Amino acid sequence: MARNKHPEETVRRILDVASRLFMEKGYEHTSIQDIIDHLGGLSKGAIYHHFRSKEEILEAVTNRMTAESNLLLAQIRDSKVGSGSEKLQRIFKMSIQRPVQEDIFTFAPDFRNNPKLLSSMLLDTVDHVAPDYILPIIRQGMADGSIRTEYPEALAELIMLVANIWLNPMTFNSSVRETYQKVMIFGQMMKGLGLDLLDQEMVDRITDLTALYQEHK
Amino acid sequence: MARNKHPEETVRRILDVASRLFMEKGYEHTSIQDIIDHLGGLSKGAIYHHFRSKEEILEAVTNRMTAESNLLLAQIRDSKVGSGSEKLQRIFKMSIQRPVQEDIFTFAPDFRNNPKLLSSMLLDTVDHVAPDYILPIIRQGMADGSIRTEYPEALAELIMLVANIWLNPMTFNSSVRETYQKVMIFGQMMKGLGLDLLDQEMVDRITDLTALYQEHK
DNA sequence: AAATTACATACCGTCGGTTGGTATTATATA
DNA sequence: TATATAATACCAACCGACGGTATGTAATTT
Repeated sequence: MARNKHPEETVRRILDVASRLFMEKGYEHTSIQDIIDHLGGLSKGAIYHHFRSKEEILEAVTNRMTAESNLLLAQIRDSKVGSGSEKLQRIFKMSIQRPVQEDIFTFAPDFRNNPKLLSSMLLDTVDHVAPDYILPIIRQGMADGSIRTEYPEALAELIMLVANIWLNPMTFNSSVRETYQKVMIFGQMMKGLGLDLLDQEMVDRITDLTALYQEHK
Repeated sequence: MARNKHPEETVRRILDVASRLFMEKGYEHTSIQDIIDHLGGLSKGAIYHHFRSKEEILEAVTNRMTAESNLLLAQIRDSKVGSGSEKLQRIFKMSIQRPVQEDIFTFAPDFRNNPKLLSSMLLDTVDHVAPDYILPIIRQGMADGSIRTEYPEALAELIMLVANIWLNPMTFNSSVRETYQKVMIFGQMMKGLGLDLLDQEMVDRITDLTALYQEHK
């Protein structure tokens, strides 16, 4: 195959294929050869020219997955309008409304067979999402009086773990009924922590999303 | 090496070595050859005589790790004395007090480098611990009036995920201060869900445990 | 004595990754 | 603008280590 004048196109193709396969078959059950076979004529040398290792491919895949979400998170965090607790609510609304979710759902991954992907999302939530995006908002809420807590770091972590991992229907492949229950319990939990975030619109939306996910399986 | 008249001894030795290596180096970075090398004279054929695959070894390792804990959980669940919420409190006291915890801590694993182990503990919590041990207790609590909820399944899952995974200092390698924060937030969360489980004794104990874990690192 | 068990040894295909090369493109220079 | 040079994008052949298997054998059980 002739060399490509636009190598970023090749990188994109590799990541497209890798994403799909990692989701479908799991990271550990996807070989480099699998990726090559689905790329149509590209060689192993080409892949290792663009990526240092299989792990680096996974990193790029997850980075691309979370990049858009992180952009929106940063926007809300840095916005000048709204109290801390209002911003938190905006985040949850966004996370279940933005269309990219539906794209991801068409992959219909299942983290039960994907320990590596599960753990990398978990660690990303704990290491970056919570401290970089949620914590500043909680601190802002403490300053403006809309959030009251003595332990903002732990609160940020707990909220995002529950919302990003436990509530995510992909993670544990929950049914509509199970996800509905989870959302309601999440709402109660947040209320118990002094944050009244959930409204009916959000509950409905999550139920819809879960049904969509089930269809695509 | 001559064949052993007591093969269960060999199985135990394999599991001992595998446990240690899986904890120390991670499942994926431990090869069968590694296990053989640390067994002193045993061959690959021997291992594959007792286990069908590397995965099956991991399964046996985690089963052995959780077996003792599950026994105690079943005891509390089936006990005739105490309300549902009292039993829940007993479970948390137990989980941070029983000596086996300290044994595990001397291994000082780090789930950050062990996605497979992390995910298998996570799934075990969701698939077995929550539905088989916690849910019956919550149902009992609903019957005796000590627990009020509309979504017992989701509540059981959330409680155990937070307590077993998030609070576990191994999982995210938390410092004493971080763990303390987490315990306090956990207590608030439970209170918010209508369950007043935490007392000062438990907070102190967890702080001690975390310090112990840090020393052994 | 026959069958089963508990191993050892040698081997297999596949894996992630490397090496050395080549054609193409971008860049520097005159 | 033409040309030399350097950098890039890729290919093909190869490597050691991996998880797992086939076959054999001596000890034990039945």
